[in-house]
Amino acid sequence: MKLPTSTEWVLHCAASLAQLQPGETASATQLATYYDLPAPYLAKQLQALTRAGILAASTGPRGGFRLARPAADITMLQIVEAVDGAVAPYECREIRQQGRGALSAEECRETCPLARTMAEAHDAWRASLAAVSLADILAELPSGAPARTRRILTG
Amino acid sequence: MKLPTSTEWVLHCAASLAQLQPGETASATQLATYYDLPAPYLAKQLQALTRAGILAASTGPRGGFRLARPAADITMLQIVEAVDGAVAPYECREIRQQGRGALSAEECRETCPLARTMAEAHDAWRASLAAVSLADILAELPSGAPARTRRILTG
DNA sequence: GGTCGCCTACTCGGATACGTAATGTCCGAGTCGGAATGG
DNA sequence: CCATTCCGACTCGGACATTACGTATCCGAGTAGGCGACC
Repeated sequence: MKLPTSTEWVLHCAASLAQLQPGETASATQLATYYDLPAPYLAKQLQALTRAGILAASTGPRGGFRLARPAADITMLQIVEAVDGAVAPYECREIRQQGRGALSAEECRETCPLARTMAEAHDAWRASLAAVSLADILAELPSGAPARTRRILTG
Repeated sequence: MKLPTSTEWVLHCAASLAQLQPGETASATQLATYYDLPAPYLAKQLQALTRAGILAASTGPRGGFRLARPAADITMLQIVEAVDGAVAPYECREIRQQGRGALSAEECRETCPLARTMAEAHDAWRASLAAVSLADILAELPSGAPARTRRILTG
């Protein structure tokens, strides 16, 4: 069970974009330079966030990415699932219905306890991430951080 | 973020082994036949559980696998981490210390809020799985299940 | 008939190929800003 | 001096190699039980 490396990238990028002022944008190249990341691959991930409706993209000179809605309305879960997909890590293939000890369809009306337990754990994980928004993250940074980020990122 | 397919296999196998009586064992071949799984690969996963101290293996004729300790002392988390490894899905590589916007080591004394949030979510997931033991799973099965499992599995 | 020894068959354990998905890179389509030009 | 037109450069978007991991398989070492021979 492993999240893509790019998860950390987009989380930090989203946090940086949240520190910009309304109307300002940052290009994929600027963000890649800011964190020393491979620019083309980072752009690919930012596109995924755009498709998910988390970021908005502008083309042309002075274009780039910005948050599609207020930082308080963007949760960690939304960002993570945008890059990794929203599929549960445990996929029940109903092996209890296969082989020598196969159960009848009648006996499988109830979801098997194993799958249910795994699903509950996944729900707990999702709830924990959904409880934290980008605004909550920004609130934990030093008060001077946004100005510094804007100056270095766009400079 | 995806768990190996074999996770479902070993969970079901562990549940089946928990239904055996003390002293009884089931070989990898028997378990593979019971669930219609590729025997050699299943054996590889059962070995991982043996190394983790969850199962005990006996060689020779009439040998096989059995639980290494009572079902109440084996949690879902222990089984899952035995096959998947115990590494957290989100690995913080401290990209905030790289690139144009790198923070000084002084400013990174505190773990970054993003990594902390991801770690808390992982803790919630682990706690949810650690709260359920194999004995809890067995308690949800029909009362006649153990006898049926033993008959088909060892027969 | 009992006991000892050997042998066979079955078990797990680790080392070895294959397929798929994430990682990393590239080039093309579209668009806005700016400069040069003409009025 | 101002408006217009054209050009250029920068942006995102999707399509293409490369690498690493999970999947699947095989063969070898070790052991307990069963059979036969011997006492």
